[in-house]
Amino acid sequence: MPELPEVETVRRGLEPVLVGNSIARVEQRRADLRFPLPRDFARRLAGRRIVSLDRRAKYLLARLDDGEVLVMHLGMTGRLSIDRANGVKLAPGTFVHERTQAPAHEHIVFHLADGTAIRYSDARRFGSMDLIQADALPHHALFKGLGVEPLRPEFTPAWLGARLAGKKAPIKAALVDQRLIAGLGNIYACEALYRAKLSPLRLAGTLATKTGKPTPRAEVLVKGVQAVLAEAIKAGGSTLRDYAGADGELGRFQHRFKVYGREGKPCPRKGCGGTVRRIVQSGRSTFYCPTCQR
DNA sequence: AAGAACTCCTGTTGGC
DNA sequence: TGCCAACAGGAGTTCT
Repeated sequence: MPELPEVETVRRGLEPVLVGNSIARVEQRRADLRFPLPRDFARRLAGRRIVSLDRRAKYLLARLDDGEVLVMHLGMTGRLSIDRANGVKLAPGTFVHERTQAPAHEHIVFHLADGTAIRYSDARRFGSMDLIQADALPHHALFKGLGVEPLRPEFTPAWLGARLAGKKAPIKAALVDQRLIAGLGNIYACEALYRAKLSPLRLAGTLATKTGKPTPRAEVLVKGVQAVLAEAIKAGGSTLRDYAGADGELGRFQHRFKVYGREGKPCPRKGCGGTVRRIVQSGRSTFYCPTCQR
């Protein structure tokens, strides 16, 4: 499911509900997601107050008042939704009871002190959660190898050029490599390359000189990545099938895809006249226009 | 060492 | 309508 814009949209939806609130109780319905959940997961979370909710790459980081961080990754189909009617008194005489029958893929429920529930469901179970000491986070295996945040000022043509110099992998593969750029996935990599008029097949090293100086094309690509991510966040992400924001609202950016999922359709670029093509790179679909992307 | 293939898992879709 | 293969937003592990 979620690439950077979707995770950021979920973060923004959850932040006002979580931060300052406390976790009263956690329902944990299985021992693992993609990986085993940490030992005593529910017990360690009970009673903790959430200090902040951040995002790094495609991870959500809930900092807790005991110095631990709840690290969450949504994988492909992970979804966090806010249930405001969870066992809360709505009006005098009304009371909504907790569900007795859990939906098939709802694996974890965080019951907050104010009665709200945050429900985690994940059909494919490629998501993960862990509890990590805050001061150990930067050295943790999940984080120490992560690349630059593409919406931070550190992501510049110079930075990109230095990292791509000499690379033989296709630029598409480099863009989705989390060790280089943290948070880009298949959709936005395709869309960014389209904006930059760059072929996904082009070798990454051709965007820099041997010494790592960025070429003008690298500059355009940085702009393309930044623009597509910023616009997608503004549109609340992209919904293909599973994704929804924390409040349940669907993304809108899928209506603005230029190439992703548009095989056989005409290239939307004025005067191009090409046809969008689908190829497979490293086992993933890549969509691009062979006429204007060189 | 880098790059690509394989793997985890379930649900949906499209072709016959 | 049914059946089956292909494919899906990720990424760690294993190959070459």
